[in-house]
Amino acid sequence: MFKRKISSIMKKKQTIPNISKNFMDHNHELCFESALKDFKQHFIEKELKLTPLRLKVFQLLLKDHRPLGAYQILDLLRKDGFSSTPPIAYRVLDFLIEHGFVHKIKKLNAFVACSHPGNSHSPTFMICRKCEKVAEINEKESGLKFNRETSSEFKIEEAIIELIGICKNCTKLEVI
Amino acid sequence: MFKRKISSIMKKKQTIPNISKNFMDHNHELCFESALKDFKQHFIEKELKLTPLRLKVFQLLLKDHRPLGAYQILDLLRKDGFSSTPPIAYRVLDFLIEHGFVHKIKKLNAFVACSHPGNSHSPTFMICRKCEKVAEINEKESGLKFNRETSSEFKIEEAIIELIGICKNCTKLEVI
DNA sequence: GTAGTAATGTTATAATATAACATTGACTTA
DNA sequence: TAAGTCAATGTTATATTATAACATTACTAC
Repeated sequence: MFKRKISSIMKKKQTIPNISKNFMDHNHELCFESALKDFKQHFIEKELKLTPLRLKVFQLLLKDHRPLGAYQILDLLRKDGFSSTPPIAYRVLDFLIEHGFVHKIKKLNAFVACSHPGNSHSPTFMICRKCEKVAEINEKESGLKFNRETSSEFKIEEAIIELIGICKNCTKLEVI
Repeated sequence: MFKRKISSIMKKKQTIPNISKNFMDHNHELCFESALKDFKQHFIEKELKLTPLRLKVFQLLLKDHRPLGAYQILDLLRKDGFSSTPPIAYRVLDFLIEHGFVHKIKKLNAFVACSHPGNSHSPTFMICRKCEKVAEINEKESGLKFNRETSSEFKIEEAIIELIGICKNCTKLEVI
């Protein structure tokens, strides 16, 4: 009983809620490396081919939780010596999206690295209009639920949910 | 008590739930005229200028609950003798969106007439991938709610919610 | 090594959207 | 009524986002 309490306190201390992590200062190097490791692991598990281009694009998207447009990605690819005509970017993005490594943010016509790769999910995005970062939250975290009536009227196969607003961090900065 | 029961039954009989109305057979002429009347009334109340172009575009969008792309609208305008270069459509659409008469469906890069004009709301759309019709539902109807935690982490200013799937009507047709 | 295939490269163009400036027309006000 | 103003519409050009179609490369399997 005592043990339990302690562990619960520890948990609270150590965890930045996943919901807001992307918006707050955090050890991004760790975050980056961990995501990259996950990414590679999924390629192995699913027997996909991890090419330099696919790796590069994913790394670009992992950089700072900000979505990148296809043409921004192309510019960055060019700088790194990759070929950089539109189909290059769109094809790699299509592949990464298809396998759940990347999502498209419709509001921005831009792309982000997935935070929960492997889960086939219907993610919700929070888009901060100030710092332009994006956080992905899953159904449980968002508390988003459709009621029964709706479900019986309409069979949902895919949900696009994008919340635009201001993140906690930018709110704090605004007050100062 | 008895009265209550009857009225509840009557209500059920007479009402096609608003959620699905757009997908089902319904008296669309009535639906169209009623929406148009509402539209005009709002122009009067808000002292907006109802020009032929604005009226025409709204009528086009009201036609059958199917979203129209900007360039489809331009084609239809051309047929009706209106000028039809892109800015014409986009400007009118911007105006109608700004005043809550029209919404943009991001999934389709297309536009629909608003079903609840006047309410400033954050609508949810159901998009049938089969018949391509769209229904708009409000927060109450969708039962969509965000949990507290999320709200404290992120101040939501705008929500894009688009559900893609199959409507009841198309499901019925599929079974047959 | 060659046939097959997935990935990438290349050229061209489609689809969606906006910037910038010109014209019109209705209303105002002197 | 003439001049001024302003919102709406018209026009030209171009930006931004995305895809089609075909060529080449490079790895795999036989």
